Amino acid sequence: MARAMSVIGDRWTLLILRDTLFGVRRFDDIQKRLGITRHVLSDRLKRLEAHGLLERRQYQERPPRFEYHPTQAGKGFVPVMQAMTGWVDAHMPTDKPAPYRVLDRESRAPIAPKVIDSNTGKSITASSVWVETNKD
Amino acid sequence: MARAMSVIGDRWTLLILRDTLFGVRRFDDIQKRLGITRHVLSDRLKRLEAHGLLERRQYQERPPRFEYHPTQAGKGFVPVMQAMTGWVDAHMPTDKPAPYRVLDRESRAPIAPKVIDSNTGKSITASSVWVETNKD
DNA sequence: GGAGTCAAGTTCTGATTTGGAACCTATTGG
DNA sequence: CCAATAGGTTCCAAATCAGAACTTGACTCC
Repeated sequence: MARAMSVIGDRWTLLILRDTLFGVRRFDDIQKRLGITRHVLSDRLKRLEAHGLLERRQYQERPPRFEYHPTQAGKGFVPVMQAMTGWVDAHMPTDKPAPYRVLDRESRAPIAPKVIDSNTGKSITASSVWVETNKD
Repeated sequence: MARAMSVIGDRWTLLILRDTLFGVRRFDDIQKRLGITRHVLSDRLKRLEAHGLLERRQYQERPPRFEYHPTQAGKGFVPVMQAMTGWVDAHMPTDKPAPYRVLDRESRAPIAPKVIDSNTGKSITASSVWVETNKD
């Protein structure tokens, strides 16, 4: 968890990653969608690239212009985001419309994310787990 | 996602929630484990309580002393954390030992978290989803 | 009975980080 | 020539954070 937070633990990083995953890949587009300051966006994109979640790709030569594409590690965050979205829907409802709708690619039906233990097939909840604290 | 980040979107909040979920519930214990400053810990606990993820319980009268217990909403974050842990293990390996081990309560075996769509039973990945951007 | 300890904070000060706005560079379109 | 587009960088003021000390009330040790 601490490692995860060292990468995504600030107000903007995860929203930027989300946008790139969902198709918004250019500096100005991300900046406008999120209302983030350009300075901070520039910094966060560099961090995401340094951590290997985004890849900076030049899409034209002169003037040089770039897009930010999620890497495999970045794409791997999609299920985590869906789990998070499921949690928000269950515990922090709102009236505001979501900026994106995530659907099943085949059926175009809404998704009901659930986290399971693939060893047992059972869903993971606070009461299904046992926690051992390692000595300091 | 934005709503989620408005609650947990900083370096400490999620680590504090994790500690309370995993049995560390007192101010000084959390402060020592995380190395967070007391000032910020005090503030984050108040926020977590205000957002309904933690409940402040008095466990002795004089002098008044309190523990922070996760609410239902707080406990609901366990699966999200497991999904996140799975992502970290897959994409950000390290040598450092984890401060906690999370096991299946029955079998005491390690957990292999996976996020599925409970409508279809299929696992959710970047390529299994379809994203529609809502007009601004 | 004074000295030390524990728990849960609060207060203070100086260092970082952030937000907001303007500026810079290169190229294309009218 | 002038404006627009794209991707940044630079500057300053405001908000936030780290580090350390202080507070309060009660208990324990000598």
